[in-house]
Amino acid sequence: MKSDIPVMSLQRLPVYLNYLKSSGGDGAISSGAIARALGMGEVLVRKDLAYTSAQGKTRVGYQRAELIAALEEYLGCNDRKNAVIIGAGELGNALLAYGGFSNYGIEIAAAFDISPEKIGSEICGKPVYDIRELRKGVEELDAKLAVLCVPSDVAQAVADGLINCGVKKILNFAPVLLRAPDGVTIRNIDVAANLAILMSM
Amino acid sequence: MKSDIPVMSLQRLPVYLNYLKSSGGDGAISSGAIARALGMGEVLVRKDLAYTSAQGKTRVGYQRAELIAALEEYLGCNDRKNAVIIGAGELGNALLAYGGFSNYGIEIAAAFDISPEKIGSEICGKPVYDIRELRKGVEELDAKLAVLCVPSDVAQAVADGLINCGVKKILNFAPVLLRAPDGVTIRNIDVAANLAILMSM
DNA sequence: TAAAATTTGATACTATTTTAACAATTTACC
DNA sequence: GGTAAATTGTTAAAATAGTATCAAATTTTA
Repeated sequence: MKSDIPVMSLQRLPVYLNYLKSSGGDGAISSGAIARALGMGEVLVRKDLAYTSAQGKTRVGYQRAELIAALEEYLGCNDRKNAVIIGAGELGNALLAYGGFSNYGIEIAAAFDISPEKIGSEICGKPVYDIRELRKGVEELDAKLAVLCVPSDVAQAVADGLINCGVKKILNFAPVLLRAPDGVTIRNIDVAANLAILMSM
Repeated sequence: MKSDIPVMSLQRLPVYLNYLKSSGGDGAISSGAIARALGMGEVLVRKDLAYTSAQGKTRVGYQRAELIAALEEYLGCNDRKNAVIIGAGELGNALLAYGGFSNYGIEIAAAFDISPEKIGSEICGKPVYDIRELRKGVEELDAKLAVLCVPSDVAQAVADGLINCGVKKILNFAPVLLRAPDGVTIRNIDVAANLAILMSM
């Protein structure tokens, strides 16, 4: 989408946003102050922020409210979009229970599962649908995002199904590398690998 | 620990390991084959693998079994170490239920929580202890890793407690930037931010 | 009013990461 | 046995990411 920004910079934007929202205060804040608080270089902060519509004022800094608005606009927090959770296991449940997605304009609209006991139920107020009705659900909800919380051995098949239904962006928690055609973006979170990496650092 | 390897390379090692373990087959595999399967450059694969003790043979490639062993050794999969989950909420439960940590030699030994209903119970066979007895638990278990699954507003305080108990490596799921002294490594996973980033890609 | 201090944004520079090129070596094949 | 093909590991180049420098601008202070 915003293909001109380096991924590294894009990944830092939510960090700035979190910091600004949590640190509170009003008025202006300088790139130097942000950099110090986050333990990074101030030029890097300015460069990252320059990708958004944020504009700093010489000798003053950035207006906090404007900066937050610029970051939220860049990250699409104002455009409401639906996401679906695939796999209503423990992890799926945790994500259905988590309220933090709305900060980014993301609404977890429903979950899909294959288990008869779960299909038709509600988890945290979100309906659980039959995965065999994925197409119908995705189309009705106009889901742009899917979060894959299924076991590794079916992850590729389920991903294929999602892609077949027109989903272009998939966040995958299964520790397998998913193949996808051009135009489909897959992002992986491997929690166990993250722990192992942390241990090796 | 292995401070000579670029973080980017370190992060790819589990990807290679996953691929090798899941793709099966025996005999040898070349860096080119790995690169093609994973959609990356073959020289990068060789360089990454060179950080481990793996050695390829000219005109043959790497012995799969040896390569897996080298990756596992580098990632410390053979050294058993205990990890603790802090916060037995939905996410904590999901991690307690997940069996994939053992692939990296990591044993989720216990959870800690503040809720009286949870304290003393077992989740997936793992005990839930009182967070006020964190020190005792961490010392008895010799926990080297902690996974922080607590709400954002208490994350820093809980992290401070962990650090105070001697924990040096923390995987943090709360969307806040934790401050920690030198010698303590913190790694963050912000699921909502990941979805937002994915949406902006 | 003028000077000093501070902060942005741009440019230049440095470091890191990735890719390309290639010599060395080993296997397969004739 | 000799030649061709394939693959590693190394060295060089390119691309990317991050840092330092600095002019311009604006606010504060004298």
